[in-house]
Amino acid sequence: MQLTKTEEDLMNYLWKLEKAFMKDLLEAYPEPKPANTTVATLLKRMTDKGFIAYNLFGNSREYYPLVKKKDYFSKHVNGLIKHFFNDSSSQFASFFIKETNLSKKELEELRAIIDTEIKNK
Amino acid sequence: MQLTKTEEDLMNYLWKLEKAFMKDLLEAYPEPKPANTTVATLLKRMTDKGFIAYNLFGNSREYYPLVKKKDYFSKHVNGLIKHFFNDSSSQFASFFIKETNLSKKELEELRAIIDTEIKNK
DNA sequence: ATATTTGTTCTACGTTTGTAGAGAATAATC
DNA sequence: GATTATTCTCTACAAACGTAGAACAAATAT
Repeated sequence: MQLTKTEEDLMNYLWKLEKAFMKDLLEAYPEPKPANTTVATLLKRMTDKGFIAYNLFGNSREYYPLVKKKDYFSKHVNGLIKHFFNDSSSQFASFFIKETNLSKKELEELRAIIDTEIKNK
Repeated sequence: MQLTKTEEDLMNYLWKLEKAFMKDLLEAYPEPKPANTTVATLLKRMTDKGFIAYNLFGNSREYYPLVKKKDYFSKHVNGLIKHFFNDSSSQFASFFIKETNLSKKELEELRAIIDTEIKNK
């Protein structure tokens, strides 16, 4: 199952905080903050979907992510690639490099990274 | 406004065909094909959302995309980047290079592309 | 001990999405 | 001219989403 956009937002706060009580998450939101029951609902749904879990402290819960941001994100990008580029990562990568306006400096950094990767193969 | 996943699928067929009657789109689907009314509904919604338009031929319509795949996709990736990488394309790019398992050959091709890009700056 | 804060579950309601039937109009074919 | 193919609109309906009130419970502060 998938997180919705709204749930993803919340997940992002949780990833940032690593673990958090509802209060902390509410605080993380910019104004206008959603009702606390809204966040509670989202947390419940996300728990049901298996993306987060919690430890009980008294009667309230300290939530934490069950999925690493990295992994979640990878799956996302893969889906995108599958969808738009016939499942070819390199096709996507070259598209991305050409279309995104990276600066010269950024491109050079990227090349350095690629060189390292090539060496590791 | 945004296309949903199902609408995106249909959009992909349309991008591939460049222009098409409903019949052609239906044919593009793999088995089990959706009911034609389903596709009709999607086409209507996509028209309302402003992603496609059509030319009338008799009483039926030849649909065509109003958005280029490239542009649509770019917006998508940008959204993703904004969402997950604090709006930093290069941060995303390096993440992607490291996480995706590109072959040596693919990496080398990519480096060539980057070199070209750097020269053009 | 009372009031306040924090958090939980249940319920709810309008909107969007996925899917498609019914009915009607036009076009093509026999 | 009657039959068939095409497809458009209207209507529908269940599931998922976004949002939040009501009611209640435990913890904390005064």
